[in-house]
Amino acid sequence: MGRGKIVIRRIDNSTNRQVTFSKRRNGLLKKAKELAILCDAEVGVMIFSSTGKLYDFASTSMRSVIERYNKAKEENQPGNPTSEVKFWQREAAILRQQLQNLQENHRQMMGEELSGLTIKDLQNLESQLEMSLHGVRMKKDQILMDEIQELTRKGNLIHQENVEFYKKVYGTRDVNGTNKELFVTNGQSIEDPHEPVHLQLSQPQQQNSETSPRATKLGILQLH
Amino acid sequence: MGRGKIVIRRIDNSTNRQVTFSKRRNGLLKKAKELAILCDAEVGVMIFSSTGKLYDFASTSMRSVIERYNKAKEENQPGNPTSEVKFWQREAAILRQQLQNLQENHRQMMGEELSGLTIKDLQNLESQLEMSLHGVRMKKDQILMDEIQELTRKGNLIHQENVEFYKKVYGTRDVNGTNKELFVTNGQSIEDPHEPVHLQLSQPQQQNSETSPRATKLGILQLH
DNA sequence: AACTATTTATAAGA
DNA sequence: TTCTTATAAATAGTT
Repeated sequence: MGRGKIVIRRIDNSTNRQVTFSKRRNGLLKKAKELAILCDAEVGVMIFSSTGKLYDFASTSMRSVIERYNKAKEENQPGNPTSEVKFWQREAAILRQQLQNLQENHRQMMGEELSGLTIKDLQNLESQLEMSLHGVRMKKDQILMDEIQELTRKGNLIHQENVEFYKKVYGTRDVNGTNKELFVTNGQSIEDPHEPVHLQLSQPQQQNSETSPRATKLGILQLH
Repeated sequence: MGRGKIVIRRIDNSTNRQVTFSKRRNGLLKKAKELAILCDAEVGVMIFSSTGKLYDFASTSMRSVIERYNKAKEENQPGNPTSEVKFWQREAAILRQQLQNLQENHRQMMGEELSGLTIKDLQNLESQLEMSLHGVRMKKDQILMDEIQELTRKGNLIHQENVEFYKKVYGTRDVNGTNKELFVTNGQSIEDPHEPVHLQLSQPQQQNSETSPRATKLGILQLH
């Protein structure tokens, strides 16, 4: 359709190629439009010139066309953005639900929002809190007792050293006798270096030591 | 370009429309091919017939064309699937982090996984649990006391009715005297019908009523 | 950008 | 559907 017939191969002349591109591009887009209107079809055309410029037409919207194309191809090709979006949307919904459940439960464990609960719920919650409290106190006491034990061990060690020093300074005479005041070490008065100190907390789970009403440390939650 | 000129509007005749679609579709695809070859362009065409069937052409591959299109659009338009995927991935990561924080905290409040905590942490946790427990017991007692009050109210009401019946049966003589045993109503012995019963729990927040060690009801969490 | 000779696409008919 | 063909439309080469 022109002054002369042409063969379909890359046009060598750059200017010529540019001009032909311009003409035929418009022709293609026009025909795409016409097809969509005449035949009630959904059409999408994307054209990149050799210089990288984009020209496009979509009878509805390119997003719609591409989505329909991906759905039609159905091949869950890795990199099908639509199915990926769906996947992540589902993932977010699941996580949001889990978070909500856990938050509600957490608030109840903090003693908040107890309105919807029955007596039975509250009883369960109460015994759970009692158990938790018991566990926390046990753990705390464990740590304290471990510390005491460690300090006692060190104290005994230091005391033992002092005994050695004492022996070196005064010889071996009368260790447990006259100079008892020297054995006050590390703040503890130790009667017999060979019998380590043993401490025991009386009913540690019943103690009521600290009541600072601050909340426990919690990771930053930005909820929305 | 045919036996007669046509206007570009939807072809009403279904058969005609189908035929025209077939012809023009082939024409469009052919021209797309020619444009790509002649002008060294990257071209993609997607056509959906009114019956939903897909016809397409891509000079390289449709995937490549679509990706290049999305990249070229770059404008973060809502509907750019790539950026959408990114958005939802970020969203899921945030939610996962929140969930993890809350879960860790929840486990600690359940008295589990206390290993990483310092004495200070444990003290805070302990006082928090004490406060929660206090709140839960208050709420529980509130409900129980409300119930008792309601029952008392009803009891008084029924007793009052009995007084009326008594009057109707025996007249108005000697109400507080001889027939006192008749005033045992609803399991309660009431001395004076004009002075309603009042009950009060002694130090309800200190009581230690139930200790069923079951966990509180919690929404189902499917973590993965 | 126009122009226009010619090719190509396709509407209508078979 | 497919083929035919008259004619509209597109466009290659020119100005």
